[in-house]
Amino acid sequence: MRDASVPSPKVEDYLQAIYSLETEGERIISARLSRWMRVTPPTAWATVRRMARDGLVSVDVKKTIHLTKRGRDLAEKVARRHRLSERFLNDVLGLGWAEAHDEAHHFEHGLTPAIEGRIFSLLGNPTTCPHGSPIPGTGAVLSPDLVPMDTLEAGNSATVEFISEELEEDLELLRYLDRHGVRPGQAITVDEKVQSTGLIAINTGRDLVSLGLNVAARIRVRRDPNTKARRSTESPSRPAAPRS
Amino acid sequence: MRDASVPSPKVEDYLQAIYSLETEGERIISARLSRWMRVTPPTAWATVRRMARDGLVSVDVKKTIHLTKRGRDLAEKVARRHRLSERFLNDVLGLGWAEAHDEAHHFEHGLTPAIEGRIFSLLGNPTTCPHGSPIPGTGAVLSPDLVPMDTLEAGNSATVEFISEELEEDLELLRYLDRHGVRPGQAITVDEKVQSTGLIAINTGRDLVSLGLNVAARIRVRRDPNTKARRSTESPSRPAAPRS
DNA sequence: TTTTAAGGTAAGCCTGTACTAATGAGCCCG
DNA sequence: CGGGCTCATTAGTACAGGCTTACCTTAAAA
Repeated sequence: MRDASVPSPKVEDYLQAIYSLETEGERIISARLSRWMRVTPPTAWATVRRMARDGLVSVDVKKTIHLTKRGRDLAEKVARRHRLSERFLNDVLGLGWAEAHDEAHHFEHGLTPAIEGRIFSLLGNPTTCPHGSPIPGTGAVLSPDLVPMDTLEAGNSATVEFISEELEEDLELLRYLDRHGVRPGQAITVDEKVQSTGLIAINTGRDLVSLGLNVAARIRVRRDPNTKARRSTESPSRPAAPRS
Repeated sequence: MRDASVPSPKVEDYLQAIYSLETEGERIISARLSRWMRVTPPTAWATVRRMARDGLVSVDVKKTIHLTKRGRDLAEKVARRHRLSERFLNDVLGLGWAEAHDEAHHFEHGLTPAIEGRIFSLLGNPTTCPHGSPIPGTGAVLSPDLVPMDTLEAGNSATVEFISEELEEDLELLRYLDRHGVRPGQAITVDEKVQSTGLIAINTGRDLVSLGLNVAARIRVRRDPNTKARRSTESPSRPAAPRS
């Protein structure tokens, strides 16, 4: 008989993906997970069904996947290990900001509670991962003041605070962002935004970077205080950006 | 099609067990592995067959399992990760000397080549694990000058250099050794050795410790220079001591 | 010598995690 | 309204890695 209280590594990966999407306010469907996990739709669907059977998620009539309480509790533990791993690989081992995510995917599965606790202390009880995601268990949460970068207009200034974990799956993209200084803490100014071409050009003060609006939608920034918040155009629930 | 050049975690565990047993000079049969891995004999047998199919081991007519060149190369990589993990957990995270082995069993599976390399540098290119086993790839080998502790006589002085990986499987024993300071680098003097009771009492200068001779046989020491090496009684190939 | 213990191995079954191929459902766009 | 798209879902397959049951051989012990 399977022991559903200790999810398999694969199920942990799914929990992590679902948790990330959920905290970013995205609608979670199995097709999305299949792309995230780089498996075919039937594979993702079968795994979701097993997870539902084991009481980790529920699937509503609209096919949206929701974490149960138990699923969320487990997901938080997994996310904590992952983000702590990224911090460790970045801060202590000096791994590249972009590479840390991929490496952490492997590394996190080697952490036992004892090791996790020691690393947490060694790092001085950090509250976020290098990409800005809060580490569960520290009380930190993603600030609701942050807005998606694609809601900025030309001339707006802001500070990058958070890069979606979905983008982290794309190593090339992360390297691109890293190379051009688009990372948490970086002050930026929007150079231009062109809806027709789906591009936004931002200035990091050292570099001019072009990003697709669908990518910018998954990067959150804190508006510069002297940039007026134009609430009228900030729709609180935009449709999900199309994936490239 | 499976990629046999990257063994699964299970196969890595088997390789490690085989490698350890081989180093201990033990005959390796599938029943032994089934006990080591805590699985039923048919399960171990099936795994050994897959490993033979993938060219990692060969099974001779007497059912003895041997590592192939490829199997040994892989096993050395696994052992390297394991011993490096023990060093890291002990030196950097401050995990107990005794606990490091068990925790490393999990931790090692999270190491990628990149992480392994960084940890190796971080530790200052160590050549042995905390229990004295050489780390493959560093050129270090177990010194042939070392002798099993049970070959010492009352009054002899020596320095502990190596504790067998076979003993590491016994957490309670490791804790006992740790508590009484029996670890690599520790200078000891034999207080008395009683063949009839199978016990040896050693003095660590701070503590008086009693050990079974079968345990002492798996601890290697470097004789104190001013202790004459009594070659006549040192049989180069003693029979394996019975397990307790 | 006979019995018993240890070991090897076949047969059959299960779950988890993957795949392909195919089908149906729902929606947007022209 | 009808194509074409995304998505869900079924069916069928494969392999890793577990299990039990059962049978046979060999070696040791009585």
